[in-house]
Amino acid sequence: MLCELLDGRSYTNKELASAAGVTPPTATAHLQLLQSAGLVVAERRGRCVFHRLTSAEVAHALEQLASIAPSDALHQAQRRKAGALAPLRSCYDHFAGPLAVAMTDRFLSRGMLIERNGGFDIQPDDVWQKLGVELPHTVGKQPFARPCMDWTERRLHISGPLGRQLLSHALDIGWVKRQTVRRGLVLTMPGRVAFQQILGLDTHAVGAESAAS
Amino acid sequence: MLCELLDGRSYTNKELASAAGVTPPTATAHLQLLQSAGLVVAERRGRCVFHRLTSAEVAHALEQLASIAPSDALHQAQRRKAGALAPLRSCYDHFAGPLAVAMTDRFLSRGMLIERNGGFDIQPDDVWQKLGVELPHTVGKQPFARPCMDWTERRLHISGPLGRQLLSHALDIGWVKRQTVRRGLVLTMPGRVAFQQILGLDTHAVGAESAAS
DNA sequence: GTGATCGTTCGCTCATCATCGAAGCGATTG
DNA sequence: CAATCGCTTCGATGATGAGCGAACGATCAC
Repeated sequence: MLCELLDGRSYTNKELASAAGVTPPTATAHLQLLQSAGLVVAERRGRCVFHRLTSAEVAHALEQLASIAPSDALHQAQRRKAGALAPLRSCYDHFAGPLAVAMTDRFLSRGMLIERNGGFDIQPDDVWQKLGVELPHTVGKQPFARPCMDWTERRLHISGPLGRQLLSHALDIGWVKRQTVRRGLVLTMPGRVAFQQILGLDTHAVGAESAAS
Repeated sequence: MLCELLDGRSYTNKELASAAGVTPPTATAHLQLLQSAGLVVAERRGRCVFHRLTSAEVAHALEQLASIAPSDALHQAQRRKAGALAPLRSCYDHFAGPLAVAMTDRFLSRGMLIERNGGFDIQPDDVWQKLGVELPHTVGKQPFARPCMDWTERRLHISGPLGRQLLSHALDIGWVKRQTVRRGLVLTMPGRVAFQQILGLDTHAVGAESAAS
């Protein structure tokens, strides 16, 4: 269930039950456990109850666990999934995978972001607006952009409010679409053009309907 | 048991059994589980068997879990411990806590380390030798210095081979000593002098035999 | 060799908890 | 209002596995 929720979206009891291969009552019991442990939060909308991870910290901890988990038969299915969605995916609420790393590198080399003691300082630039990012008016206590270690790439990419804005804008405007496979994203043609024009990113290897097993 | 092992040291079956409040047979069974899960490794020396965490990755994942764990009664004891050892401690095999963060800042501001894409590039400097650090002769694939997020400070400090060398040298030369309380380190007078002279660090608030509960 | 210490194996017990079917509740649809 | 759908509660069951004491093997001290 937690792996299912790692994409940052909300799922209903029924969806999580079928994902875990159990009946709804069992899923209810388990989700109550997760909720009392503070790992997930539930939100009632109509007759449906949507569950999602509490915070990016929880997602991060899960990723850490996944990175040290042995590859026994139980996790084989999850691993296969993870392999299939390698090139471009979402990590909780922001981009992950090679494209996310490439974007981050580009921001850094252009001076739009500056690395400082494990955080990112954002610099004003009109490119941000093109990417749908609204710069913070006030300098809050929470960092606007935070680094997130990608455990397949072993490189940093952007999480925090900035990462959230980048992904949600890309989804809104249709640059990327959610794949049916969990956590997978597929780059659309407008998205390819946009990333090429705005950032000069070569997206030839990203988001193609992968045939790799 | 895992919390006990977080200081990077090896512990015997008996020690871990008493730390967990169970009998040796139970500890044996549990440690075999942890071993088959790849979390710990066992090493036989004489009639004793020493258990330690498999890697820094495991330690890191545990820290991540601790950072999202709710503070219910079960973990109260651990929390109290964590509170007591705040100023200076070890994280698996390297320094942690405010002093570690201050050291890292000093290395960065002096240009001895350069932050780059989530890693640290080390620069030649004769100060390294004074700190007991042997610079790597070949540029290996594994980064020599890696950042480690301290979940109490929420700042980066140094792990990896560099962090390991810094701590082991400081222990060897008597700059710091292991506290009886787990993971705690206490700064000795020579250590104070050394950090002041070599790095200009003010250590007035660090390592004093804390009276805080 | 003898005794002490440490760890493991064995067999057993007991509590816990995951799981399910059936029934109940609330919301939506017609 | 009636029917449907989704989620939860309830009660019962069954299996898992944590835990212990006792016995055994291995190592060290004298």
